[in-house]
Amino acid sequence: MELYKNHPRHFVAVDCVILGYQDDEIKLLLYPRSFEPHKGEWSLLGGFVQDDESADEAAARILKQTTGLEQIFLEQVASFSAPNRDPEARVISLAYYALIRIDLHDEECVRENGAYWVPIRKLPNLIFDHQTMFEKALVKLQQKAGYSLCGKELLPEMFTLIQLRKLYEAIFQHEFDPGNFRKKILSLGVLEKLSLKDASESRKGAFYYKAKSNIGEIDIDRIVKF
Amino acid sequence: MELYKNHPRHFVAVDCVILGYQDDEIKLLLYPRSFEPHKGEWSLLGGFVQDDESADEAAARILKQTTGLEQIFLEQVASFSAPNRDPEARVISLAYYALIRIDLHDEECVRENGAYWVPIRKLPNLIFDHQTMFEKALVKLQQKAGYSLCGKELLPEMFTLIQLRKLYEAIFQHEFDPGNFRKKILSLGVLEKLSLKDASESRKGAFYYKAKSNIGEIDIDRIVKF
DNA sequence: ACAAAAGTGTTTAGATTACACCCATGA
DNA sequence: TCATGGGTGTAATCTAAACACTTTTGT
Repeated sequence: MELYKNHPRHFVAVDCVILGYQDDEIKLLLYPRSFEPHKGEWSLLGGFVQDDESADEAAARILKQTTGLEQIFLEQVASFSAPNRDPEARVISLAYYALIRIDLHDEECVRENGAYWVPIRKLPNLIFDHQTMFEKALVKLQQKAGYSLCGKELLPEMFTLIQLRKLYEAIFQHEFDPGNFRKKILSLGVLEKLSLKDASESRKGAFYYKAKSNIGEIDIDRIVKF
Repeated sequence: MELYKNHPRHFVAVDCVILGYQDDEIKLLLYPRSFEPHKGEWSLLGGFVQDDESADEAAARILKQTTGLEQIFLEQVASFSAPNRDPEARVISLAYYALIRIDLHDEECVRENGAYWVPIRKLPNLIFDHQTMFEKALVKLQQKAGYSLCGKELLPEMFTLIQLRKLYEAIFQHEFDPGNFRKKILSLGVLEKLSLKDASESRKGAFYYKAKSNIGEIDIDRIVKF
C-alpha cells in the first residue's frame, strides 16, 4: 500500500450513450444537466463509480435508476481523461453505450428527469466531450451491427425484414437494396419465419420473423460491407 | 463541487500491452512486478495516472520511461474496474496496447527493469486481469491489421512482401497463400517498390518495399477476411 | 382488375481461392 | 546446371450489386 499512497485518486464517472430506434431513426436519450457547471445544458446520462461496484455495474445501476430497464445491452466505448474535461474537478469518465427498446422503457421515469429521445441527425450541443462519446458509440454500434443482428436489442421480438432493413439503414445512414438485403439476411440462417403477417404497411402484408433462440454471437462473416 | 464531493475517488492506473515482432513471432514485453502484492510475478508495464495528465499521456510517459521510445503507436483497449481486481487497493485500470519495433527499443533500459520479450504463444501466468488485457489487445491488433498495414509500426522502414506476410501470419496465427497475399497487398497501391533486394533468405533475393508516405489510415476494404 | 408493397430470379462484374508454373541466382 | 525460394498466371468458385420480374391482396 505504501507505493500506492503516493499517487493521486480521481473521481471516476460513467457516461451512457443510450440508443434506441423509433420512427425509422436512431435516437439518443439526452438529459438536461441538473447541476453546475453547465446546468441545464444537454448531456448524456452519467454518474459516479462507487467503492463497491465495477464501472459496468455502475452503468447498469444508473441505467436502471433512470430508465427502469434491467439486463439491457451495455458495452464500453472508451475512456475520457483529459485533466480539464470537466472544469469543476478532475473526473475521468468511462463511456458506455446501451441499446434499448424504446417501446419497453419506463416513460414516466424518463420524463421525470426531463430527458428526451433526440434523433441522432438533430442533436443539440452536448456538454464536455459528450459529442465525441456519442460519435464513438455510433461507430461501435455499426461494428456490432456488422457482425450480429441488432434486432434483438432494438426491435420488438417479432419484426419484418423490411423493418430490419430500415433499422440497418438508420444505423448506417445508407440505403440497402431490398431484395439483396433480404437474401443476405436469410442466407445467414439466424431468423425463423413466423406464420403471422404485419398488414399495417401493405395489402399483401409482410411476414414476421424472430431470431432463432440458439444463436448467440453469430459468427457471420459480415452482414454489410461498408 | 458539492455534488462531486459525496463520491469516492479511486486510484487510476494504466497498463500497457507492449507488442513487438521478432523471429516470425509476436512478442509481449513483460515485467517482474517490483512490489507487493504478487511481487516477482509477471505483469504488464503499468503506472498511475497523475493529476496533470490524461491517461493517454500517462501511458506514453510510462512507455518512454521504461523503453526509451517516444511517439509510438498507442491505443486504448478497455477499462478494468472490478472492485477487488487488485487485492491491495481499489485500482481502476485503463489498458492500452502499444506497437513497437523491437529493433529500435532501448535494450538496456528494458534489461535494467528485468523485463523480457515473451512470444505470445508461450506466455506465463500474469497477475490480476493482465491476461485478459493481453487477449483484448490482440483482438484490437488483428482489427487494426485488417484495415491498415501494420508494417510501419512493427517492421523496419524497408521490408519484403515475404516479411510482411510472415508478420500477418504471426498476427492472425494463420497461413496465407504467398501468391494471393502478395497480389492483394500490391493491389492496394500503398507500397512503393525499391530497387534494393534482401538477399539473406534466398539466392534470387526479394525486393524491398516501403509504405508510400502519403498513405495515412488507408481506407482499404479489408486486407484479410478472417 | 389494378395499385402497391412483398418477395423471387437473373445477369453481370468483381473478388477469392487453389494451385500450376516461370524466373533469377549462387554454389 | 540445379536447387531454392521469389514471383506470375490462370481457371474455378463465390460474392455482391443492379434491376427486372412475379406474387399477394384490399379495394
